[in-house]
Amino acid sequence: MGRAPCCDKANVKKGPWSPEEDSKLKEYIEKNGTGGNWIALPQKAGLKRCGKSCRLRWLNYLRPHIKHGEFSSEEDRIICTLFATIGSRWSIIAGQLPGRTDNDVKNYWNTKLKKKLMAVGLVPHLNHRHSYTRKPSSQSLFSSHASYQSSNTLYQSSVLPSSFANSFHSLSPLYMTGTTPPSTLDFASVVPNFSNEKPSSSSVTTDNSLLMNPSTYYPGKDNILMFGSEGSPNSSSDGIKQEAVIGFQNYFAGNNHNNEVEPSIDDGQGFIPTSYSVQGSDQIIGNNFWGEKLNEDFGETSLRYDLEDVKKLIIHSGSDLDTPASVDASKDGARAMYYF
DNA sequence: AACCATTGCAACCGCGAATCC
DNA sequence: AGGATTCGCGGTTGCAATGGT
Repeated sequence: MGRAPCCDKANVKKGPWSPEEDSKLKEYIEKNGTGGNWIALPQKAGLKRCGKSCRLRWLNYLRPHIKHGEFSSEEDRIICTLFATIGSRWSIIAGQLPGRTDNDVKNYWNTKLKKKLMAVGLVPHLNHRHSYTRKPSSQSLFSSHASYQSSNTLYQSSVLPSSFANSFHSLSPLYMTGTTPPSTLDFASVVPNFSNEKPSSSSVTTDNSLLMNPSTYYPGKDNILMFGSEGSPNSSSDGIKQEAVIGFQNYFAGNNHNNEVEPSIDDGQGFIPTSYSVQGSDQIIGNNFWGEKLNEDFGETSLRYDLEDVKKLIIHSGSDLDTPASVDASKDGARAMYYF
């Protein structure tokens, strides 16, 4: 037996909403609320519409404080970052953008943002405007270690490939206490095939494409999800909510002239200079350097979330790890890190 | 001016999850 | 407990507007 229809299809209007219908719906909801039952609402409001249609119209268009129009570069960055991290969870992404709806974000991504990123080689080109691959529902947000190889393979061809491969790779959680920042040895302990060796001077090259390939140095270490990163107001003992930082690591290569580094990043059509000052952790070898830093020029960023939100997100996504729930948020200075 | 292709976005559909009874 | 109902989400479609030839 098939599923029962949500409404009498023969007696409901479809297609664009008229201003009269809009005002009827708006007026009814403002006066009575939704009553927690969208299916019954259209009849009560005197509308010949399906309940689902009413809900959509209200949520995407009529409800107060809906923001339409151009997306800001900050919004772009948030969308890119979250899409890279969690994939096409539009409602979660829209939740980070006040006034934006999931439909809006989804449309914006599909019609504009994706093209922008394709133009700079951050997402693969797709033939049809409406084609994009849905992440299999069986795939957890934190997928298994087996995804690793594909992560690295994809990394060969662009700057943020595994991120935009629409998967969120996790290795094993590493818990650390204390205040020492994670060292490369920490990475080595959780990342298979990790290499923390500096490039030897004989391998120093002016070929940026080699330096740009992070898998040369840190295979598999693309992104980090860090709970309670150092320097963030994460101590729960002072009443401030513990935060999580989701960030992308990117690797730069460039020329070093008296520590005035001119880094560049491959946009697929050549190297574009970016503004970046050499950091203490960067390695300067001859006239070249390699380092790691969020590249805000290219949509990479860190986002701060309430720890509980991230936990919910992880758990909701069917994580195959049981550890996120056991993150010790009450422990002063406790940290948990995921590499993916 | 006419035709066709592309774009942008509102709206629809189907499914899994959540909730109700 | 479990079937029915409803909600919410993500993917897709339809269509008007716009651009190009």
